[in-house]
Amino acid sequence: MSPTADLLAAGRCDEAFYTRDAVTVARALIGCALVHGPRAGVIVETEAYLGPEDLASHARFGVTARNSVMYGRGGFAYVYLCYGIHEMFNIVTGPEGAGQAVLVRAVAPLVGFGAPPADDAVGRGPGKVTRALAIDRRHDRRDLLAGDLFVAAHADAPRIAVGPRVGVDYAGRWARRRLRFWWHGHAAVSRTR
DNA sequence: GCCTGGATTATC
DNA sequence: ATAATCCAGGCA
Repeated sequence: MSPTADLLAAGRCDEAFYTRDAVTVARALIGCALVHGPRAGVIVETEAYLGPEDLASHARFGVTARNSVMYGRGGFAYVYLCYGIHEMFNIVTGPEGAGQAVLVRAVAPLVGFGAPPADDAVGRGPGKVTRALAIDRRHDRRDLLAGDLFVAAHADAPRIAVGPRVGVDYAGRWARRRLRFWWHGHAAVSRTR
């Protein structure tokens, strides 16, 4: 039997979870539940964005109107529109001023999906995460420590695979850093390497 | 103000 | 391989 959203709420991650560095949080998130209201998915893929020096990160511009939440304390959502089409869900990490975040790139259906998970052979990636969980820019800057959008402990730490982040080839040497993490062998991961 | 180019995805 | 679609950030 699958857990209910109420049950998951009991395991809500706290401030100490999010105020660690982005790599630690990105790894720790794999296997956790991402809950939004009646729906939840198991996080199976993440990417760490390290701060202003990370040329693949929105934080590279310094504090701007869009990204300022990244420079706050960990535990808040950063949601933005990419390519004019897709909403990207990120979780701010680290202490105030760090400018770090973790992008959630893939979840596997857990609760609140009426039909059995539609054939997910196609349609992968971070844009699908927000679609599946009905997350959009209205959730930008939402506090994950309170309210109906949060992360909760769920599965024991699975075997984690590591590789370069996706779609950041413009970032030079930062594009080659192995800052993408995924549940090894999980079918819902957007790509295997 | 104008211009460039995306932390993407579905389809050709 | 490429269209879709829009807005942030840089520069004038």
